[in-house]
Amino acid sequence: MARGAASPNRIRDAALLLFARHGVAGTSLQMIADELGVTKAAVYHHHRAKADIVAAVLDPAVTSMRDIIDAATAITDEEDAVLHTIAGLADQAVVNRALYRIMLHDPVVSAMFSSQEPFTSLWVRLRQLLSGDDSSMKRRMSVSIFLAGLAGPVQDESLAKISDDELRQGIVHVGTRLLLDTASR
Amino acid sequence: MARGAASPNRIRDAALLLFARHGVAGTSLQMIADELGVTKAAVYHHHRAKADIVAAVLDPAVTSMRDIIDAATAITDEEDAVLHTIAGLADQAVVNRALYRIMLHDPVVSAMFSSQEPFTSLWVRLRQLLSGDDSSMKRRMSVSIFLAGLAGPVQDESLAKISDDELRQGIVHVGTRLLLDTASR
DNA sequence: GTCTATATAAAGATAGAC
DNA sequence: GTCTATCTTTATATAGAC
Repeated sequence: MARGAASPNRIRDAALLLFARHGVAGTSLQMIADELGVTKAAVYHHHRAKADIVAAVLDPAVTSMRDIIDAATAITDEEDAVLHTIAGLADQAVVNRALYRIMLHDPVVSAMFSSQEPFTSLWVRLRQLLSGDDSSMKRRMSVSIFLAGLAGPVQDESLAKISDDELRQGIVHVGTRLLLDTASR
Repeated sequence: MARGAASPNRIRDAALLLFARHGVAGTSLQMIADELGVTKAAVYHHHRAKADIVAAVLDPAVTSMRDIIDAATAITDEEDAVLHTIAGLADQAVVNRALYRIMLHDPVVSAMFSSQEPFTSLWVRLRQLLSGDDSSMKRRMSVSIFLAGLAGPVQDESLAKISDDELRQGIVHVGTRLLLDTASR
């Protein structure tokens, strides 16, 4: 790796890769610096703390999720809104596989999502959207399993080489069966 | 916490609790010792390394999963085998919520499951069982989403107080819809 | 913008007394 | 079976030279 490589963008990319592979808590600043071929101090020049790097890595996911939720909220037909949400999540999971992996699968990130704004609000809105008008326990469990399940295909080694189209279609297929098929409600 | 509390069982229980809350990498031996009211050295008397504690915590999950898989493998009717597997996973997830949470949601444990025996074999057999005779990409994705999705209800704060029965029934409901309903295959 | 060097704290792990 | 004390390594983070 060439020297002079610690731009904010490259730090974010390297951190994303390592977070996905070793988890946030299992990734040190030294590992990030080594991945870029620079020293820890060079990394600190761009981010004043590790939490800053985590936030920078997560930022695109938050933005895209807010976009999905905002667009779906504007849809009046409830089933259309659910379908749009599922499709949006599928699109984003395809584009940002590693990011979705850490977002859905890392204890540090999970703790942030369940305790810190703006993550908490996003998650609440997302669950509400996917629940539609059905607040039954069974429905809430389906939503919970679907959302957690998104981590599966972007994590399984056995599915690592799945194509973008297959990944997207698989997610939409499962989401539709779980949250839209009228026979199930 | 009383002194003299570092029996292997109590260490395992304390570690399980902390692993579920902070992740394996985010839990130090000091935290485990503090939880029990003893020193790190007392913990080391029972487990020669942190990896030993992780293995001890995971052991019941491995045992129960092997039992589920062995029993299901002995069932000749394929749909019955899938149903038995789903029901077995649901039963175990209910009884061992925290354990299933770390098993399905921790990067350290995930790395073990995808690289170390006997975890690797168990996981392969489980996926095969749930796939039945269908090796299509869509089926493999459904299996993957269902298995990862098990982490949802045992992790969501919003579902923390769900009853055992509701949890079990919800998992079986989703598993059945995803992996058994003939209309979907 | 990156470096060397360092401060400080905490990690995993061990030795040996009680 | 638990303790105090210690070792070694690594972590996050900072200071200051180039």
